[in-house]
Amino acid sequence: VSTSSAGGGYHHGDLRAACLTAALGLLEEGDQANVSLRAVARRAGVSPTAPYRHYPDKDSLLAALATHGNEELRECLVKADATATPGDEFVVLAQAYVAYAVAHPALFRLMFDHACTKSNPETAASAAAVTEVLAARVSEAVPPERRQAFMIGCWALVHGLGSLLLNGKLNSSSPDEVADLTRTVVSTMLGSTNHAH
Amino acid sequence: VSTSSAGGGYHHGDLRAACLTAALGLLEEGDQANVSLRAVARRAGVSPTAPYRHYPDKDSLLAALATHGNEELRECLVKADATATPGDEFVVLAQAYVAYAVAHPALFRLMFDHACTKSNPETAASAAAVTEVLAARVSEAVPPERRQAFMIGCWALVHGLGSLLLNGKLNSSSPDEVADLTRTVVSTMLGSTNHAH
DNA sequence: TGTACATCAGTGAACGCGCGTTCACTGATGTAC
DNA sequence: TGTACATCAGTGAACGCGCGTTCACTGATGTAC
Repeated sequence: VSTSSAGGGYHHGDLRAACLTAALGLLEEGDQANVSLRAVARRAGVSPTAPYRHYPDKDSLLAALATHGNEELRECLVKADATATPGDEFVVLAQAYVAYAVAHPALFRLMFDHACTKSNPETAASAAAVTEVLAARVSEAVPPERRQAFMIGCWALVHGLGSLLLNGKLNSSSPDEVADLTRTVVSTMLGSTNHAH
Repeated sequence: VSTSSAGGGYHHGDLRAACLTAALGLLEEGDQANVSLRAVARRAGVSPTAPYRHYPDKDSLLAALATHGNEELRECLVKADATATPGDEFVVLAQAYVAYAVAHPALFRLMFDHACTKSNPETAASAAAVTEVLAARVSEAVPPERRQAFMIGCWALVHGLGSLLLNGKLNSSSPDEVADLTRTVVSTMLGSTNHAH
């Protein structure tokens, strides 16, 4: 029962990873409805039923996709966090979060919307790991009694900003505009005092 | 070319409205994938193609659904706004917005996610009318140079809070818990000074 | 080093499904005279 | 008041589609001896 999906050169290469790649491509090109097991197989150059050797059903593939997205988003946040300068942390984290949402709209929706996301434990764990990056900074900056509310508020703010942007509810097209808007909005909402201490 | 959909008693009643009602029911019971023209017709007790007498295609039905939701949400906001006491406005508006999202998850997603929402002018107008309720309060409370950022921030905050809640990312089940959480989070994020003047 | 065999990744035909949409129709309503 | 007719809401058969999933299979890989 090996769970390794990397490396290899099986029969026809690493089909498990190829399915993920194919599904990500379909997701970036359209929406979630664009991702069918048959389309994934087609794009991976394989028969319609080959993916069943690696995923028990369609929801498993989607869950794997969401897990991948959560891990990628977490990495973005960690990287951004590492480059933050004092006083900058929340803006930088927010920019990373929003940038990811805008760059991968369909995947972002899948990560947060889809039912399989909640039922799959691995996916749920990867989702929890995302918020921990933010929670760590909040713990540093906010006194214990306000931590929970502040944490949820920050998350809601960036999540909402990302959602509104990727659904075209705000006028910001380029990544730079998105980053500027995020900085302005987050600064305004958090105030100059940053709610710290 | 009468656009009236109310009143009546046609051949078999007001099928236009019946389709909307049926579609809303399907939406509340499941997700957007649950709404097919055929299912709508079935639930309205009518042949599979009867809805085509009232909607040129499926997207038109969905757009009408989204328009309905936007109008309903706007009414909730206006009503909440009218009951607000001084200093309370943003919390009360936020509670109304979040409560609507949580009460109508699938419709809320449709209103903000779906592509037909943007291409249909009537739907787009009804969506714009929603934010105007919030914008009016922001204009009263915030100096001009911070209005836009504050407006977007508030919207993102409540939209994000609603999204996270309806996707089960936060632990709040009952309407009361949702209202309390919303109050706490919004108060924390806006601070005690309310950013006014 | 060479043969026999188990494993299991990938195949391809087939299933039943519900979908959106078209088309020619039917039959009730309401108007013109 | 009564008949002829236009309108048009609703019908039902039919289309072609892609889907998720099953099943018995095939054929390459890798191990045991």
